Order: sequence, then C-alpha cells, then structure tokens
Amino acid sequence: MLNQLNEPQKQVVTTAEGPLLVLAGAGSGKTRSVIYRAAWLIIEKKVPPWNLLIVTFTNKAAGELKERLENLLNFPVRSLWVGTFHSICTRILRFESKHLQFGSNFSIYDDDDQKALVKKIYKQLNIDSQKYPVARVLNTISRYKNKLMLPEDLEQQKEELGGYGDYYSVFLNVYTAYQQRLMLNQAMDFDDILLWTAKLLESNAAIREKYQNQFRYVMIDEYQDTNYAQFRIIHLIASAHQNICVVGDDDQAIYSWRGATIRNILEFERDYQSVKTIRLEQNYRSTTSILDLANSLIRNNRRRHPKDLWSELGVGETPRLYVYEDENDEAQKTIEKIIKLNKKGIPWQDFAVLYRTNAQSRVFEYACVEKKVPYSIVGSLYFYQRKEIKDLLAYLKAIANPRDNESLLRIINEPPRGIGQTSLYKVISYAAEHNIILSKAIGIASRIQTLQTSAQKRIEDFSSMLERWRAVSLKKPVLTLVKTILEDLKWIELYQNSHDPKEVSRAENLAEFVSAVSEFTEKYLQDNEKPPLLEEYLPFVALQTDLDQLSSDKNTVRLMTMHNAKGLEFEQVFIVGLEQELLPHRMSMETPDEIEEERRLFYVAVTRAKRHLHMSYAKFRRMYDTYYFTQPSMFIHELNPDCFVRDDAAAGLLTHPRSSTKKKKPVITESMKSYRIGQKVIHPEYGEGVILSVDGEGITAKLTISFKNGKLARIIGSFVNTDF
DNA sequence: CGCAAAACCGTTTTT
DNA sequence: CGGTTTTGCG
Repeated sequence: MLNQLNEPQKQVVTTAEGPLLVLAGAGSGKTRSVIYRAAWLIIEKKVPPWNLLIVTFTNKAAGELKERLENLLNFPVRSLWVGTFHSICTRILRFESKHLQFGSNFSIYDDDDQKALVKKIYKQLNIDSQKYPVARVLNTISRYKNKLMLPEDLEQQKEELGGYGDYYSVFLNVYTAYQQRLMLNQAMDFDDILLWTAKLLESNAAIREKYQNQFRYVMIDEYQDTNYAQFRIIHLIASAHQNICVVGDDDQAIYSWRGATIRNILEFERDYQSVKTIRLEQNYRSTTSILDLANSLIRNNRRRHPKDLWSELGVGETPRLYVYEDENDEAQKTIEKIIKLNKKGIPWQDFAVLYRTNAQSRVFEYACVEKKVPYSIVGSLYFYQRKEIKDLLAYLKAIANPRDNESLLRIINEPPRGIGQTSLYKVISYAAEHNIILSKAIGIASRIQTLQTSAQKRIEDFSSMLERWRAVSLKKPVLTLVKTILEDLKWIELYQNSHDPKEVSRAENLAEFVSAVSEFTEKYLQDNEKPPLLEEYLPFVALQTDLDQLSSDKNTVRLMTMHNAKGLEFEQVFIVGLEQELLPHRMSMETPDEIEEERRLFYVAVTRAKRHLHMSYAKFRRMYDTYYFTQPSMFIHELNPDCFVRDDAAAGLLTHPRSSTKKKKPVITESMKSYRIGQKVIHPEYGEGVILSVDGEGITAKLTISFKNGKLARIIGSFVNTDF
C-alpha cells in the first residue's frame, strides 16, 4: 500500500499517534493521504472503524472518501463516521436530544427560512428593513454564533457597544427574538447545529467523555476553512487523546466570511503538544505551465507561508486569456470552444466553467441549452431553493415536527385551499390564548367560535390530512409518504394543467423530487436493511445542497462557482468573468485581507486545471437592467505575462494596468451632474455617442446611449464624459 | 378569499 | 431582468 505514496505522504499515513499538521498544497494528494491513513489505521493498527472520525468539507467529498476507502480495503465499512461538521453534529444532536431542549425531530432552517423568520420578527417589532438590512443582521447573528455567543452572552456588551448608535440594541432585540422563535419551533439554523453541539460537549462531561472515547482518531480535511465553533468541537473531542490529524493549505483559505480563521492552523501548534508538521509540495494534478501561473499569482499575497508547487507532468499547453464583448458573447464563445474540443474527442465531463457569483451561471445555462450541450449546474441555487420544492419540504418538516409553526404556516394554504389571512389570524390568536401549539389548534378548529363554519371545516380537514400523513411517516418509507402527499393533493396535476409554462416546470420539479428521494432510498439500502423513514431522510435533505451529488458521474459540462470547485479537478477549466468588481468582488475589495482572499479564490480556480486553462473577461456586462463597462481584473496584471497567451482580440487591451485596487472615483465636473437627451458624450473605449434617455440624476443616472460604432448601451453616467 | 397588477428587491461566496 | 411579495379589486 505504501509503495503508491511519496515520502512525505508515507509519513502522513504512518504517523498514527499524536497531533499531526499536514500543510498540503493544491493537488498534492492530501485526500489520498487521508484515505490511506484511515486504511493504515484500520489494517495495520487494528483500529476499529467506529473509533475513527473523519471530517470533510462537503457531503460529496465524504461520500467519495468512503467509497475510495472501501475500494482500498476491499470490504465495506459500515460504522465509520465520515461527513461534514454539520452532518456529524446533526447526528450527535439527534442522538443526544434528551440532554437538549430539542427533540430528535428538530427542524433545520436554511437561509431562506432564516430570512423569512427575521422578516416576521421585523414586522412584529416594527423594525425598518431599509435601516437595518436583514442580510446584514443575519450575517452578524451568524458571526456571533460561530463564536459560540448567544444573545444572553452579548447583553453585557450592550453598554460598551451602545456607543455605536442604536444598531447594536436593535440587533440584539432581533437576535433574542430570533433565537426564541427557533426554540419555539424546535428548529435550528446551520450555525445552531455547530453551536449546540459545542455547548453540549462543553457542559456535559459524561457526553464529552463518551465521544472522546469513541473518536480515538480524528482527521480533518480542509482545516484552513474551519471556524471557531468547529475548532471548539474538535478540541473538546481530541484534546483528551491528542490523536488528531489536520490537513490544510493556507493558500486555499476562502471561507473567512463564514468565520473560518487561519488562526486555527497557527494555534494548532499551541493547543497540542509536540505537533509533527509535514509538508506536501509535489503536485500530481497540473502541468508546469498551469502551476507557474498559479505561483506567480499567489506570490502577491503577503500573509502566507511561502511555498511553490512543482510537478513532473511536463510543461503542457500555455494557459490562454480571451476577451469578449459582453457576458452573452463570453458564454456563447466559451460553449462553442467546448463544443469544438468535444468534437476532438474530449468528453463533456472534462470541462468546467468556473465563475465568481451564481448569477453568472444563467447565461452559460442558456448557451448550453441553445447549443444542445449537456450540462449540470453544481451548486445550491438550483433545486432545493425552488418554491415548490421548499413547499414540499415544509410539508415534510411539519409532519415530522408538529411544533414547527413556520413550516405549518407555509403550507396551510399552499396549494390554495381557502384558508386565508383572516381565518389564519383567528387560529393563531386562539392558539396563543389557550397556550397550545398551532398544529393542535387546527385540529380543534370547530371550537374556535370566531371562525366561519366553512373555514372551520377546511382547517380541520387539512389537520386530519396532516395527521394521516404523520401516521404514514412513522410506518412507511419516506418515498411512500412523499408519493402519498403528492397524490392526496393532486399537486403535480395542479401545476401540470396550468397554462403558464413556469407552473408546468414546477410539476416537473416535484416529479424530480420523487426521483431524488428514490435515489436516496437506493443508496440508503446499500448500508441498511430497511428503506429510510422520514426521520432518516429529513436531516439528510436539510444538509443537502447539490442535486448532482448522488449521480455525479453524468457526462455533462460542469458549471459552478469557484467556491464550489474547491477540492475538484478537471482536464479543461474555463475561468470566466475576470473583471474588477467581479473578481475581486465589489463587496470584497475594501481591505487588503479581503483582496488576498479573492486572490486565493482565483488561485483555487486556477489549480483545478489538470492540462488546459482558459481565462476570460468581458468588456461589457449587464446587471439587472443596466450595462456596465468593465475593467479587467487586477489579478490579470499580476500574472507573469510569460505564463499565458492572450487571444488575438485581447492584444493591446491590457496596455494601461490599473494600480489602484479601489473602484476608480470618476472626476465629477459641472456638466456631468446633469444629463439631457440628445447630449453628446464620449466613452474611453466606445467613443462618441448620443444620449437617448436619462433615468435618475447626477453621476449615478442610468443613460441609454447610441454610440457611433452602432452599439446601443444602457450605462451609468459616471462612465462617460460630457465635458469636452 | 382569490386573482391580477404593481411594487419590490436582489448579487458575493456555502454548510 | 426575473422572481417573489404585497396591494387592491371583484
């Protein structure tokens, strides 16, 4: 087994005891080392699989790791704990629920659920969402939770931080109410899963010792992207026996916005005694020309351990940079290139298109559909966030957890069954008055005098339907339950008979959901005797974000964000949208630290490529309904010019490198403060033009301009000059 | 109460 | 622009 590894990898595998820090560059075989180390522990050290804990970054990585380990061992390992922090913690919390204020059937709320809940709280507390943006408040809540701080822990800080104005006290009110509502609904958000696990292990010595004894050997992949809560959980388990192996790369840290901190790597050596550090620097993935380009980029980061990756895979083809007209042109031509290469015999699945934001995926999706290229969008936005799927999931949550009012309210009139605002208000008041939960109140609607008789009946009918499904959910597989719900509601037919094509596609999505459950059932049966019930399925699906996960071997072009590409590799990588304000993103270019993280993100994207790297940007990009002229990403100017070639059209366009990292402040002159129709303007790149319409005032006004070169554009005033 | 029209809002990145 | 939520009316 060891013969297939290089020297440092062998050391990683055979250092079984004691704290081990592996600093592993991109493509240096770190996952391979983790798998072989697990196999080594099981075979050579006779460690039972259930004494291992392996933490991965995604569910997909966990699944692949397990599969590869079983192939290596040549036998299935059933009782091995391998998964993300969230899935492992969910398992622990469900198992230990009697020591918590939660039942084992607690609901898990995703981003949208969180947002909906906070919006309700805003209404209740009369808070202006313009003044206190929901996204910002939720972000702050998340940051505190990642530091294991609940509202009560913040009360004492109220005085000191009050000086910043009323934001903090409003925030604290929202946080307190939010947390109360979660408890009331017996629900947790993603951060709570980590937080409650850490609190449980902290406060309960018996449980802590139990898991310390169970997880005698702990391994964590992508350690650079763990946050404080995750660090605490691991520390509470592993500090007792010190058999902990963490694997990470500071150059690939791209989740600081989620609370991840590089300190976890730096302080590792402080928290554990006599840490052994091993460096993996030989890259087995990419050609030298790709690595040279990556090295020339990441060298611009000041806060890093200096290191250069090297490989023996030969020089290979020089990376290319293309310049396109606008985002549509970029998408069309990128897909056309892929088609050309595919015709030469490269299978679809060897191509990946990587972008900074999910919003960029749409044009590529359209281009694929138009040109009939099979594609998959890898990412969260696509399936489980759709309204009809969220509705169906709300049914499942409401069935499993009767205290989940939010889910119940979401579905009580969806699809419409004549239970409107007025009736609902009456039921909620009744429930509050009699101090009973909503799902109980709807069962005795006929006792609610204020309701009309017809409404009473509709509500009770709905309640008894829900109870019937609850009974099914306890005895029958979740697949049967889902089919029963869809049939009882005639839901698919309802959407199918619509004249709106969007509604019809909702029907398809519901049908697809059934296949997803069916696929899950098949997978589940490989490890279990009986098909999964709802209670087994829900925690899985709540943490599931990517539809492709179960069937990742499809022969399709992969479209994904750079973040989603972490840990993956492809023969051909297309990095698109390399523009200022997109990469680095406009929200992340305030501080040098933010710029460095964006640079690491680009580095991660580049190092995904095995043989061929294509980069591109567009001169022109539309956002909502406005066109913007773009500037090439500052990172392009940082690349060693010998490491890539520019497409013909790109030559000469990079003649004036921008030194400033900030958005250029336009020079405002008197004449720029007002625009009028018919006025002549000059744009540095597009030349002379005439204003056709003006929307708004001053330099932020949106102008429609007809340029002499024939281009019709809607752009922001500050980009053109009228003062000549 | 349901439906159509109008307002609104969002773009970082994810478990 | 595209999707969802709110509004106003029948």
